[in-house]
Amino acid sequence: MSVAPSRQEQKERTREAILNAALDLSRDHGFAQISLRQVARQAGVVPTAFYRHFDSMDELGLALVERSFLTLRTMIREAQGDPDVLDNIIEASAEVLVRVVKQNRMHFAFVARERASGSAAVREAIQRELELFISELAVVLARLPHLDRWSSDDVKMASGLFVRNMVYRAEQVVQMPEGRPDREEEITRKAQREMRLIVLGFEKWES
Amino acid sequence: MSVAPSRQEQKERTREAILNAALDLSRDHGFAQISLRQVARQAGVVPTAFYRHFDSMDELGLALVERSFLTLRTMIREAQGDPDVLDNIIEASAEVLVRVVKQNRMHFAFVARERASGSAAVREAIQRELELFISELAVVLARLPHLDRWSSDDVKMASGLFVRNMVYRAEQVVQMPEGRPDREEEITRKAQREMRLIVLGFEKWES
DNA sequence: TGTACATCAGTGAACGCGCGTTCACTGATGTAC
DNA sequence: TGTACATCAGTGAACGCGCGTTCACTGATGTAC
Repeated sequence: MSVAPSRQEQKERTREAILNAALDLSRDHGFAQISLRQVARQAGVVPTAFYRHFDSMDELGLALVERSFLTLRTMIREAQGDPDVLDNIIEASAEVLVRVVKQNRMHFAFVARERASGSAAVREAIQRELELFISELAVVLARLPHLDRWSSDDVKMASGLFVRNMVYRAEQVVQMPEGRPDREEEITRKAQREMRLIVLGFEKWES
Repeated sequence: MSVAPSRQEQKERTREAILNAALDLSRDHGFAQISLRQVARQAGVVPTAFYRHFDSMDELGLALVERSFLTLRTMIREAQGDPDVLDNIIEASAEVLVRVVKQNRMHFAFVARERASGSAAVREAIQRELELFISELAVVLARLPHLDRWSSDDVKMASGLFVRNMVYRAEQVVQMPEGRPDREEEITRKAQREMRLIVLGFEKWES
C-alpha cells in the first residue's frame, strides 16, 4: 500500500509538471507564444493553480533558463574530468556535445530558441549564463598546448568561438528528425572539421 | 499642385507601411508575438485592410524575410566588387559588416531574431536564404590565397564559419545602444580578431 | 491514539479585453464610349 | 471633353474565442494538545 505524498512533495511534483509542460509546449512555437492556460492544461491543473508556483510566465521562463543551464554545466564538468578531452579536444568534445545534446534535447532547444527572441528578461538571463559558460570553458582551454601562453582575453575569444559553434550545432541536433543516425554522424563530422580548423588557428596565433 | 497618386501607387505605399510597421513592432517582442491588429494600427489602416495585401501574418513574415535578404545580397555584391576585400579580407569585411548592419539594423535584427524562433515557415525561409548566402560568400572566398586549392566542401565550411560569426556580431550590433562608438569599435575589433584566428587556420588546413 | 483547528495547493465561476476573420459597404480611381 | 459604369483599396460593425487575473471556496494534509 502506497503512502500519500506529503504536501511539500506534491507541490514539488506539480511545479515539475508545469516546468515540463512549458518546455514541451515551447518546442513547436517558442516559449513567448505559449499561454499560461495552455501550460496549466498540459500540466493537468487549473489555470489559477499556476500562481501557487510562479508569479507570471516570465518567472517560469527564468526558472527554465536556470534548469537548462544546470545541464550545460554538468556537461562541462564532465569534460573537465575526462582526460581524453585534453588529449584530443576535437573528437572528444564533438562526441560529448552530440551525446549530451541528444539526451537533453529540449533544454538545448529552449536555450537556442529563446537566446535571440524570448522576452527581454529571458533573453538577458540566457546571455548572462552563456557568458558564464564561456568563462568556464576558457578555464579548460587554458590548459591546452599553444593556449597556455595566451592572454586571458585571447583564451576567452577562443572559448567564445567554440561555444558559438556548439550552440549552432546544438540547434541542428535539436532540429534533427529522430532516428537518423546518418544525419547525426554528418553533424558530428562537420562540427569536428570546424573545430579542427579553429584549433589550427590556435597553433599560429600570436596575441 | 500635387497629382493624386494612382490606385496602384497608393496600394504599394500601404503595403510598404504594413511591412515597416511589422518590422518596427517586431523589434521589441519578436514577429511571432505581434498581432495583425497591432500591425494595421501602426500602419494607419483598419484591420480588414490588411487582407488586401497579405493572406495572413505568416505571409507577411515571408515577405519580410525576402526584403531583409535583399539587403544581405547587396552587401555581398559590394564586397565582391571591392578589391580591398580580397587584399585584406579581415579588416575590410569587418568594416563592411558593421557599416551595413548599422544601416539596416532592423532587417538584420529581424533575421537574427526569427532565425531560431519565428513561425516554422519563417524559420525555414531564413535557413534557406542563409544557406544561399553561405554559398555566395564561398564563391568570394574561393579566390583567396590558400583557399583556392581547397575542395568546395571545405570552402563552404569556411564560409559557414564566417557567416555564423557575422550573424552573431550582427546580433550584437543590433542590440548595441545608439551613439556608443566605443562599443561599436570593440565589436569590430573582436570580430576582426576572431576572423584573423580563423584565417590562420585556413593557412594550415589540409582537406 | 483521538480530537479540534490551521494551513494551503488546487478549484471553478466570473470579468473584461484584444484577437482573427466575416461581411456588406463606400467612394475615389480607372475605363469605355 | 463629358457621361455612365466598373473596379477595388480601405471601412466599420459584428462574431465567437482564448486570454490573464480576481475571488471566494474546498478538502486533504499538517499540527497542537
